[in-house]
Amino acid sequence: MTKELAEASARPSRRELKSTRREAAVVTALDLAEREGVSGLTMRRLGDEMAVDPTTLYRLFRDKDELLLAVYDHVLSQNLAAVQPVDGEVWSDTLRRVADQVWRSAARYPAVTALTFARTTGGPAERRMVELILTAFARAGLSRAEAVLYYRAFIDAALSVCGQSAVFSTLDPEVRAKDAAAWSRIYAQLPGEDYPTVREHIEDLTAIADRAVYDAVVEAVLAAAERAAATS
Amino acid sequence: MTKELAEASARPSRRELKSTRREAAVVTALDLAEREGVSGLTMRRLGDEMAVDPTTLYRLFRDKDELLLAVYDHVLSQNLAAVQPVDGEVWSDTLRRVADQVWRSAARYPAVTALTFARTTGGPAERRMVELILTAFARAGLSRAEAVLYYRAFIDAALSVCGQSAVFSTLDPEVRAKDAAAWSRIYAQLPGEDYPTVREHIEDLTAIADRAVYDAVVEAVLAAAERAAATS
DNA sequence: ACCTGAACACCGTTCAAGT
DNA sequence: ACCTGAACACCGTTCAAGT
Repeated sequence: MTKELAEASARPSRRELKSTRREAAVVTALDLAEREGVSGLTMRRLGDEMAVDPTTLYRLFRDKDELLLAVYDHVLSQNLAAVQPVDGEVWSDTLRRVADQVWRSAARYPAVTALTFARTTGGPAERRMVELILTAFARAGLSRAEAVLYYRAFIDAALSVCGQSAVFSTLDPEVRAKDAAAWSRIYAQLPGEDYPTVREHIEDLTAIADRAVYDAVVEAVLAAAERAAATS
Repeated sequence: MTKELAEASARPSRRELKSTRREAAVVTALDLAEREGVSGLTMRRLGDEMAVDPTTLYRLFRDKDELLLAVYDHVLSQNLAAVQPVDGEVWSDTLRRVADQVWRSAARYPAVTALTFARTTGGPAERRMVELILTAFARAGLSRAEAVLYYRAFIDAALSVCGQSAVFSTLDPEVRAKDAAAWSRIYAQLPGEDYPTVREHIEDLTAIADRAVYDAVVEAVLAAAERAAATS
């Protein structure tokens, strides 16, 4: 790869070379994490995967956390590309597309989502995304303080709920199965005298889809913003 | 401790002894995790703390995950005790007290919250809590499917947002400081031409409190449930 | 100038050996 | 019947030594 680059353009600078190798490490790390799970993403295995000594990676990234944030920013840039604003679109529809993309991204990259959903990168993709979402709320006709409040309610709720799903889906298979089985194994067997309401709702409790719950949360926040805009 | 117990009641059975020692391990583990952070809770250090060989803990718990769930259920039982229903209380006020308790618990036990917020224990405290919350939504006058939908929206949003805060607050201090500084260091410096909306809202963005965001999400879900009840 | 490999200080977990 | 300690197969990270 170094060779092709050198032929394509003028001799790449040291900085360009380093950033190319960083990008390669980021792509490999993302693939490794999603293929092998959260515990499969280790510096040693990433080194193996790239046919390089693990300690060489410390020349590219200060530590594993910096690598992780770089992977997260890579994912965010994909998300940003997928939600480019549409001319004349209603503000809330823009946000619905954002929420949908956050969900898709978490479903596609559960391991990296689980590792990073509570983080702030401050990177270029994240900055553009903040501007895009905040602009949508500003278009709704909210005051500055309200726009910020609902922006945060929206993005915190979306990232958190998707993060929770991602954390759950990256548990060890047996552990995940045990947790998931609690609803059919434990809750479905609870005596009606002690747990009358669970008993009455057990069919819906076991049938409901995570995506429907996520949509309900997102719509609740959008509706709250809409009402705030109407009364201000 | 074994001695006192033996004196207090008739000789405790093997099972009682084991459950007493489990409870002691759970309390020590909770204390250790919150004192030393997520990475401080290891079987070796818990063994040290209890003056017992680490491998002895494997007689009390199948593995570290089972210990963790036991600690989580211990926390849940405290939460349950703190939100006992009040006679004649409006359904939404019960849920506000639950949401407040979830927040307090996450603030008090961030490490354990970060480790368990996406889990289902199926334990006694969790079952009572499910019944309590679901009953509140049923009292709102929702259909069965709606009650379940908003029950899930409420508890998923509450646990997720508190979990996100907990994960963030258990990061290494330097890493946390770096993430937190992004708002003042990066976002406050963005040029107004490229990021006009961030620029316009930067004061509110840096000033807003996490608790206000959490309350906005909770109130949005409660209002959505209220409207659904009114139209059904 | 860059990479390697040994080493350090840890993990969770198993199991033969002790009392 | 219970506990211990050695051991296994790992981690992230540092740093002297090589090329």
